[in-house]
Amino acid sequence: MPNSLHQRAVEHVGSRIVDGSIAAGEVILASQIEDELGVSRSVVREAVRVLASAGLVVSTKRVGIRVLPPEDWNPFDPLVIRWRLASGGLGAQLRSLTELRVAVEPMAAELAAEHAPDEFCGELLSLAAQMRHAGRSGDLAAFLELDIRFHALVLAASGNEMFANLAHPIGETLRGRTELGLMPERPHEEALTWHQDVADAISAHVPQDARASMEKIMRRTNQEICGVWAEQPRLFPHPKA
Amino acid sequence: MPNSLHQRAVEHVGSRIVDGSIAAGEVILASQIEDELGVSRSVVREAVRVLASAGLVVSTKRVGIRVLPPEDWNPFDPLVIRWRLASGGLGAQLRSLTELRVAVEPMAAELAAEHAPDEFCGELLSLAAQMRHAGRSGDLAAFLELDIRFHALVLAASGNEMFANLAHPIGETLRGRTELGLMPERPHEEALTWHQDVADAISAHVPQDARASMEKIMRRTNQEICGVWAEQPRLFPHPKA
DNA sequence: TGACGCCAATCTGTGCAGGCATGAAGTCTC
DNA sequence: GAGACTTCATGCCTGCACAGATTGGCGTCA
Repeated sequence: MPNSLHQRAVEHVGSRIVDGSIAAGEVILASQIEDELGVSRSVVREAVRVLASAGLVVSTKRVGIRVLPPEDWNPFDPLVIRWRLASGGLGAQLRSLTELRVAVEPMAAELAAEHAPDEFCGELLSLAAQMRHAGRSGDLAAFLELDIRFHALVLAASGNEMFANLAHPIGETLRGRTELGLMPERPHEEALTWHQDVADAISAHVPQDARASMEKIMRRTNQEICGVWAEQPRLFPHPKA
Repeated sequence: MPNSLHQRAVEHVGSRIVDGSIAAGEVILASQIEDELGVSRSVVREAVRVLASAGLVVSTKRVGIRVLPPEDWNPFDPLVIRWRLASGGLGAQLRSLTELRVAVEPMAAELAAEHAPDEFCGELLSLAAQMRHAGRSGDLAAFLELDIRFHALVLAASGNEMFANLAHPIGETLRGRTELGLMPERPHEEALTWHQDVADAISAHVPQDARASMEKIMRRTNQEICGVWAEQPRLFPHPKA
């Protein structure tokens, strides 16, 4: 529940753009938004500036606020990711993020094995053990939270802040999967072992093993859910000069 | 050259935060910024909102505008990336982006081989040929631009909009490398071949080959410039609940 | 007559100035 | 130490002037 008018305005307009209620190319007027939400110009203008910085709109004089097409949106903006996950475009967003995971997490595991501080290793080992316990006892909710923390920790342990920053959307992805019932009834025994292997390899500072085990996890993950977006069209916007 | 007061204000404050002129934890007042830039409250407020959406600041009542530490910045925000590349933190930003490239580009090549439309294939082949020509004739400037377009095109051809969106910062990275004199005097013959191989594999729709050739390129790239950031400290912020 | 080019009216965002409301910090009192 | 009070910067609102882009009308010329 957004508590400031500013947040509410950003949310109101942004979510409608991302879910398609306001089509690309459409032009809206600041005064429209004022009326719809019953807020003043300053609130609307600040909200529009934020949306513009995310690539959702451009505002030009004499014409108004033009809604930009999806290829102009910043797909890494936390707001955009959240709105996409919450909307009909869920499948496409899940695919993009999962493909990104498949690319990034093995690299993150490799870097973590090279650079992770000791306290991260200890916590990773502890999390892997807890995951095994929760997985075997069938406590899916606990397993999910541990899984999220595990992957976030590997990303952070890589020492690459761009990787670390992907933890939040990836966590949302995992939550989204369980909500959609795309997780196996109980975690595979192999998955539990692979997570343990990743933690072991990072703790032992063996980059190749860490990468290999994480690759196994990602390959399996990708298989399990690639059906969701099978029919989602891919977009190929040509790069601009 | 920013033409609106808003852009100027965002630029002024944001770049000073990123380059460290304004330290994390410091608190600035909106009225300060007004005086510094000679602009009105509305301009400052809109700028602050944009900076807040990038995670650079938070503004609280009775306190002012608090500058957040780097781990709170959104490392994927285009503004943040630009400011980091332009500032003393260049080394760290170059490392993050390069590690991201190493992770993402092979995957992008693989996906491109699976999904790329025909017109992308044709252009890739053409670019590879032009790169070979420019490389052998020693025209570094032309080679750089072709290289940027080539990698941007592979990312776009993956059909993953998050990958495609990385084209701009990656292009900046490549330009940054040449400006720093980190590129070889003339491109290696092997590099020319590998680019050709990537284009061929994508056009022939052979994902494994595309990935393999791109991995070679990335491995070489990483070797060539990892010296730049050798002394740059890695940061390991613990993931928050 | 019809097409082109120029100019003014108009519309909307941009920026300014000032006002009151709100709520978090710090202070004082008990 | 807990609660009420004061303080002060941001949150939010409003009226005004300005700038820039679009539109439509006007006149000219082919």
